This record gives sequence, C-alpha cells and structure tokens, in this order.
Amino acid sequence: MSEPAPGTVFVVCGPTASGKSALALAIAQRIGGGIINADSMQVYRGLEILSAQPTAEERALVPHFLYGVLEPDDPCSAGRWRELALKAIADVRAAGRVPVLCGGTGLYLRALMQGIAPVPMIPADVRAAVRARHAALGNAAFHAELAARDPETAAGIRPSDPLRMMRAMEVLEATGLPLARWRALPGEGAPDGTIFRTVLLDPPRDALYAAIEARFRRMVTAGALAEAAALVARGVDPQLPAMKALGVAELARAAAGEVEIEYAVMRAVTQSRNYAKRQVTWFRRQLIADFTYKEKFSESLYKKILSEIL
RNA sequence: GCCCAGGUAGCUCAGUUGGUAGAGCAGGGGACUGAAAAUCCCCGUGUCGGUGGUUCGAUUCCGCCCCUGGGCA
Repeated sequence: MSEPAPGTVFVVCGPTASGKSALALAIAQRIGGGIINADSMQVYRGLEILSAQPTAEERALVPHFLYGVLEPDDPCSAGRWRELALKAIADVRAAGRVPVLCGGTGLYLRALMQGIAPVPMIPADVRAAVRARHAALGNAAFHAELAARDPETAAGIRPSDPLRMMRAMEVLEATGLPLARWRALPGEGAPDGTIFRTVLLDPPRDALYAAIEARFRRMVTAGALAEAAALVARGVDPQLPAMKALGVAELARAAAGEVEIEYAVMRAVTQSRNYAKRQVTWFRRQLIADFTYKEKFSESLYKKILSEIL
C-alpha cells in the first residue's frame, strides 16, 4: 500500500445507507485522512440523527469537517458548499492529512470536481419576488413569461418544472444575463493538481432498501421524533432545505400525535427508497467513478476496497 | 343460521348499458450546472374470488360455493 500521490482527494459516494461513512472512516484511518462532508443535509445543525451525521466517537477517531456547521435557517447551496469544501480541503492538507470527501449529494460533488457556472448570489428579495410571481401565474403562464424574456434558457426547461423555471427567472432578474449564458462561461473547478479518486458504493437494491428501513428505525430509537419536533418548533420556513430532510415532516406530525408513528416511519422509509433510487441514477450516469462496488456492504468488502484503491 | 356490502395490478380503488380493463400509490427506467434528502419525464396483461349456466362471446347477467367486513339472531 503506497502513500497516495500528492494532491489526491478521495471521494466516497453512493446512495443513502450504502455504508459511505463507515468506508470513509476506514480509508481516513488507514491513510491519515480528514473527512469532509459532501451531503446537503449533514451540513445542518439540528439534523444530527435524521441526516445520519457521524457520532462523537467517530469524530474522535479522525478529523471531520462540514458536519452540522450551518443553522437550519441558513440555507446551503451547491456553490456555497463548494466554497466551504475548497477551504476544508486546504485545511486538511495544511494539517498534513489527505482529504476524504464523503456524501450523497451528486450536484455538490460535481460542482467541486468539475466546476459550476460563476453566477453570483441571488438577493433574497429577488428570489422571494420570483416565487410570488410563480405562485400568482402558475406553471404555464410563468413559463410563457420566461420564454418571452429568456427563450434560450426556457427552451431547456419543462413548463412542469417550477424550480428550474424560477431559478432561470431569478438569475435573469438579478444579473440581467440569461442563465444559459452563465452556464456557457467557464466555471472554476477544484484547485490545480488535485487528483480525485472516486469510489462508488452501489449495493444490490434489496439489500439497500433493507438497510434504509433498519437504519431509519434505529434513528427513531435514537430520538429522531424529538429531533424533528424540535426543528419544527423553531419555526424555520418549511420551504428551506433543512426542513425537507426526509422524515422531518412525517416524524414531527407523529410527535404531535397527528399520525401513528408506524405510519410516519413507513412514509419516511418509502421516501428514502425513492431518494436512494434517484441517487443511484445520478452516480451511475452523471459521475463516472474510478471504482464501483456493487456488493452488499460488509467488513470484508471494506478491506477489499482499501487494498484496491490505495 | 339469516340479511346487507364487497372480493379487479404488490396496495387502495374506478370501470366495462355483455366484445377480456384503468387511475393513484408502490416498484422500474431516465433527466439533472447554485434551496438537489429538491424538481421533473417515461413505463400498467392482471386466471377482473371459484365453479356451473345463459350467450356467437361473461370480468360484466343468473345459480351455487368460498373468503372478508357490517347488521340481525
């Protein structure tokens, strides 16, 4: 097992409950790494249980970065995470360690590895105005308006896709330049000299689904009901990403006695399965991993992976 | 035991005035450049409970049987 080449950054990705965190920990312990979160929900404080953030014991073994660093009412984004990740990578290296990225948010990973259009931050009031405009017009009329003002970007967005339409509109409003133009501009990727070694965990579907349910039930036992209730009690805008974490809404309703706990659990587990499937599609098609493992997660698989990727 | 109401896709149900059936959910596939655990697109053959009968033809009408709810005993 040789030392990883200078500039190496390991990337552990895969669907939820595929065993990413454990693998990242094993890799980091082996090579003297620092683990950096690449998950859109694990960045939030107050979602420790439901987003499956590493435990204090795990964090004590290896330095961890970007876990629980933002408040739920302080939304992250692909661009913002990218900035945070670049800094974390520099910090890990400064400490003489090897960065090990770990997470299931494909867009974040790609924004870091391949860059992203250099669109500036959109002011909150512009976003709010665009949302209101969409709510007033509805999908079809909103799309028509976008098509009139920015035909190039509108052509690539379905009238049934509100989020992408609103994104295109707010970029146009805030910058005066169509989103399609921004995307044609060269985006910055990772720092020069960085070599990504990407490992994709893609276990058999039935094993993955069983793991998702088992883990969710463990979360409930560990206090997920109270976590969800506390989050809702803070009064954070339900539209914000942290409040969209799988299980939050359902468990909060169960905690309030509005639905049966078992019903909430089944709903959340189903949503998690749907999500895992989307993640698998993304990783299989949008990110070409250097190493892909389709076996069921296990101790022996980790040993095999370690010997192959190092 | 009798009377109602049902038994149709993995689940919940719709429907066929008799020409072998369709939605939602689940599941599968896919898209994805800044709230991505988001948002969006595509995919529906299943002894229409069983068995006799009527009919050119029955999942649909009739008889009997089985099963599940509810009511009366």
